Amino acid sequence: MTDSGRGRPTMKDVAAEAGVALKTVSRVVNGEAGVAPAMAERVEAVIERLGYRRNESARVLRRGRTASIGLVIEDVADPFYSGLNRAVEDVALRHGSLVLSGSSGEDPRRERELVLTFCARRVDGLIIVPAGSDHSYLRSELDAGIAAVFADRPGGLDVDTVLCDNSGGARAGVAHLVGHGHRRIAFIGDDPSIYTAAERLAGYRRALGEAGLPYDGSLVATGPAAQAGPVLTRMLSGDDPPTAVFAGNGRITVAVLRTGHRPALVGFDDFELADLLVPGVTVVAQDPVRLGATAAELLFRRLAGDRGTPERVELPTRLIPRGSGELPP
Amino acid sequence: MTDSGRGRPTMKDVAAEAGVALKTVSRVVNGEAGVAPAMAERVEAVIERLGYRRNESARVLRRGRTASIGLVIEDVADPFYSGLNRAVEDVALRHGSLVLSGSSGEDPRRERELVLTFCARRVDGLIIVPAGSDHSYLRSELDAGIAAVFADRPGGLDVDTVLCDNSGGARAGVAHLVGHGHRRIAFIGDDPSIYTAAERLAGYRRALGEAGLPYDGSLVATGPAAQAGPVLTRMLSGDDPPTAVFAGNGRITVAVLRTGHRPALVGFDDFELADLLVPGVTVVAQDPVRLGATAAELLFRRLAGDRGTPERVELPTRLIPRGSGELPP
DNA sequence: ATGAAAGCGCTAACAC
DNA sequence: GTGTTAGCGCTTTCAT
Repeated sequence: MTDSGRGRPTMKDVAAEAGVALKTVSRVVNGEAGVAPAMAERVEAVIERLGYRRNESARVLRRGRTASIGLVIEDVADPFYSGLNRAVEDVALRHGSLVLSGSSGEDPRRERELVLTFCARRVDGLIIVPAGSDHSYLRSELDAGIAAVFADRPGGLDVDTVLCDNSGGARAGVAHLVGHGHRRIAFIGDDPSIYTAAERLAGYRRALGEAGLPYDGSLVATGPAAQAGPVLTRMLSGDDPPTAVFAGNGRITVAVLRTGHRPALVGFDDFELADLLVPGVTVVAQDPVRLGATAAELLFRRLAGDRGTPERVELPTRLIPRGSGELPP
Repeated sequence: MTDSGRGRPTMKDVAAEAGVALKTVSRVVNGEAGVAPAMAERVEAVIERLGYRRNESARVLRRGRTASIGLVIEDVADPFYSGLNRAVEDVALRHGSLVLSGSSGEDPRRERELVLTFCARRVDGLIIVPAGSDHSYLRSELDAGIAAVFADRPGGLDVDTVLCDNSGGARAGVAHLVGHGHRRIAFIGDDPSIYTAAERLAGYRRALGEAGLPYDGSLVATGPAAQAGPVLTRMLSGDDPPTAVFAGNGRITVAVLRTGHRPALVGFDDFELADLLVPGVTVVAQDPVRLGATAAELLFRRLAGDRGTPERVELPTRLIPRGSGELPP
């Protein structure tokens, strides 16, 4: 070995071993033109023999671009977000970029920490599913030239944003229940401090209004999915109970199913096996893959130099009738 | 602004603006001892005002350690692997490390490419779910001081490895069916070129042997999950059809369920809602979170300097009876 | 076609 | 306590 001491061989080591200048090795490694084939071959042989691998940190330090992007989602283990993650990864791969991903756990402080960590690693851009609404901490990063895209929810900054049609989807879901004769429809959803939850609740109210049905606060419950079961049980044991339930997200839909009660049900978010339950679970489906892919494409367009005004894309949702939403009152 | 030209402010900029030496800024940024409180405060104010953020690439270049690890799994969107991913992330967070993750898609070439990309970024260590069995390309990386752990399957190198008890789990699952009176038990699994699939098939054969049942090749089918449904239908329409099925992985279990046939069924891998189907689906459960956490802990032990001989950990599986495995012949 | 020198932003080692 | 210097491994610029 010709390693200068410990650790990995460097371009310098390769150059010395091959008896050429460091710059020639650099040219070979980067596939730059202007190297005689014989020379290139000799250098490549040494690279192979020494197990040389370019030090990306040094390269980044010099060039300024890292060919990596940061992705902040709520939880990499959640099927919705892991689908989004995969889509982002695929688009990044096509653009020769790597993805750093992290879970914010719906905690704005953790989100901020992750984003700043990514920025310290000089990612070229960020895709963020905002946990909070205050993104002033991002200002200076944007000024420094980092591109950012918000996905799934709007953030507190005017940058490219990709959303799903939450209120429209909820409205369609509730209207579906109305169409099947229901007049007492419960809404069980996330805390409305979360954007998507608030939008879905708004869609619920709108559908009621359009059907000429009164809004009854005793039929509306918001909070963590863990409480959805007990809440439903309580509602059903009251007088004038609901005959149908609109569940504000996938976890709540499952929680409702676990209670064993079988009111008519439409859930926001599709999930695997929804079609295999009896009856099948009618859902309003989002498309996490398209969400991720769209956000990534938008980001790479910025990285390619697009300086147009920030875009706001809204993706449609799709009602999938499977049985549970078609039960009579 | 005192930025030296374009882009982000550097320590030099902060030092100039604060009227101190660069090293003092470095001390403040890194929380090193030996800085007068008043001085630290002044520097921090400038940092805040300029939006200074340490350049991690430069730091890495100088220090040699990146405080990041690479994770190569089959698919970040698969629930099994995304659970593993999350567990790795959590352990890494506790160790102040970041996770680079990528999907190999079961392609050895892509695995190699990902690993080498991670190495070029000088990750401190790697957790790999091997797609192939030839890991000679990793040799030089290990020699260079990068630590590696194989998870879920053994790789072609003697490094720390965390596996699940695949054959024992399959054996227990098949024995369960035998215990409920079945004598004609089909095995539908992945291609045996995949380690876990081969192990599970071995467990199946062992259980048959222990029950004194003959091995019947016409009851065994291996291949992609997409073919599991048609294969089962064919088996069931033959003469002397199986009365029970052991499904070799989660996707195949679901494929079997989708056929509408309802033989007695035990599946390898737990999945959400398995308990809500009718009958509930009896499974042999692995623990992806524990798998990921164990692999990560092993890796960080190495990074902390452990030079002991490579460990091989086998995690237990758990049979969860829910109804489908208890159906009579 | 090849090479020499400068310097990216930071930390380590050593003054003062 | 604070500052100076050297250099991590690479790309850039400019020479030859």
